[in-house]
Amino acid sequence: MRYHKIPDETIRRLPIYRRGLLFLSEQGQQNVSSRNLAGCLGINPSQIRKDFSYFGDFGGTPGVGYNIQKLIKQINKILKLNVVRRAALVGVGNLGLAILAYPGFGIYGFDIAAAFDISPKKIGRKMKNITIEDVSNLRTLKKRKINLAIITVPRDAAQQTADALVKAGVKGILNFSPHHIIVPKKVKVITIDIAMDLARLPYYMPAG
Amino acid sequence: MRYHKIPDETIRRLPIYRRGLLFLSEQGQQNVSSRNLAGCLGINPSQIRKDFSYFGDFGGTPGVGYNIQKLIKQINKILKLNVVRRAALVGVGNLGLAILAYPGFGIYGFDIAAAFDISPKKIGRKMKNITIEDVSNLRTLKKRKINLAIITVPRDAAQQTADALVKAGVKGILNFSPHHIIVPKKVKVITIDIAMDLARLPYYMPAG
DNA sequence: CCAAGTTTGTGAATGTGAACTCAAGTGCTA
DNA sequence: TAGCACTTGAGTTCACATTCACAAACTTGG
Repeated sequence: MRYHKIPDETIRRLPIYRRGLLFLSEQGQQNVSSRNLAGCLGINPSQIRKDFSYFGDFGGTPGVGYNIQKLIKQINKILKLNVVRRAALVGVGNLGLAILAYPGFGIYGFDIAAAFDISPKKIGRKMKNITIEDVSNLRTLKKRKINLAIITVPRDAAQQTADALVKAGVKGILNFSPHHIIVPKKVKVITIDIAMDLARLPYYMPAG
Repeated sequence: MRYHKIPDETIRRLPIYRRGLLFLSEQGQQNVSSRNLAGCLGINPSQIRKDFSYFGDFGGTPGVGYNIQKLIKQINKILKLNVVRRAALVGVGNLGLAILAYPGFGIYGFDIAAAFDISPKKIGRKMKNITIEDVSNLRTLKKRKINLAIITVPRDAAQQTADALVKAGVKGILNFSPHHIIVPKKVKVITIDIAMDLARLPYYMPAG
């Protein structure tokens, strides 16, 4: 049960495995071999077996494969997705709205429980079950047991938003603004710049 | 000028460098040292120097640093971002709308020139300068010199959308649907599942 | 012109990850 | 039970990526 020695790259793949396993589970499958899962996800079978071998005591059965439900539970446990986690969204622009509406977060056990904006036009409006609040309310997050946040504010507001979130006790930040933000070591930030990945495509494309 | 030997990991970082360099350029800076850029982006200075050393003949000046404009040009050249590239968006749901409105793509020289959907309710509607077309029009992409596409359709439609895009001559796909898609080798796909990254956060967060 | 302070560029060392291979375990069939 | 086909688990090898460390290049100030 030494999860701490699991390589970061394996951790990065766990959500991918989880997604594929849920998909196979939906289709009524009980077990899956590393080869089949590999075909499903575009990952090398050896890689998958090695990754799963980090899970510890239990494992797959030679000749049969892995039990899908067991694997999902194991992955949830490692990623600490066992409990529903409440997250706050800061910045209700186009991207923020899309994220509020995106069903994908629920699949991982996330509940976007609050939304904040700075614009008086937006404050007070209701989206689904959520009323948009003024960003000055961010400090109430601690009381409300929300320690995850998604930042979808413009670039120049990103750092100060992050500062406010840290002060409010947030421990994990998913940053969609195109700017590196600096936080204390105890806080984990993952930055995604959705346009950046597109920028890599032409490099890999044949002439044109 | 052997760009081909540039490691993939370096290529992955080039858009990050580009973003930081543009930011510094906006602020009126002419030159930047690897140390300053490192502080700006959260990357190790040695890493930056090594990456830049792949660029070839020219380079930075000891005691001064790198010329920001030159670097940006070099990166654009390597990533083939010199020309404006036309891209198509398939699936005008919440996420699709957010992407249409997102200014970040323009910064990298991308022009989202067409949008497609399957829903009769949406077809014909205008967003900015773009009229939403029926997906059956995808085959016109080749004629319209569009060889990049962004997929923002539901999971179960992802593969068939990709198939249609490949048939229409698309050479690069940015896939936002949470499903691995299979394409011929000559086509490059980059998949982003915006919820997946959030799923990694709890693992790195201190107890709670 | 010299000395002190910066900064680059790169070879060497270290760290990390991916892929290959195969012995051993399992189910299936006859 | 024996034989075959399949699959896991892990040791090994290979490849790649990151960091370190330092000589060489440049600037600045006196």
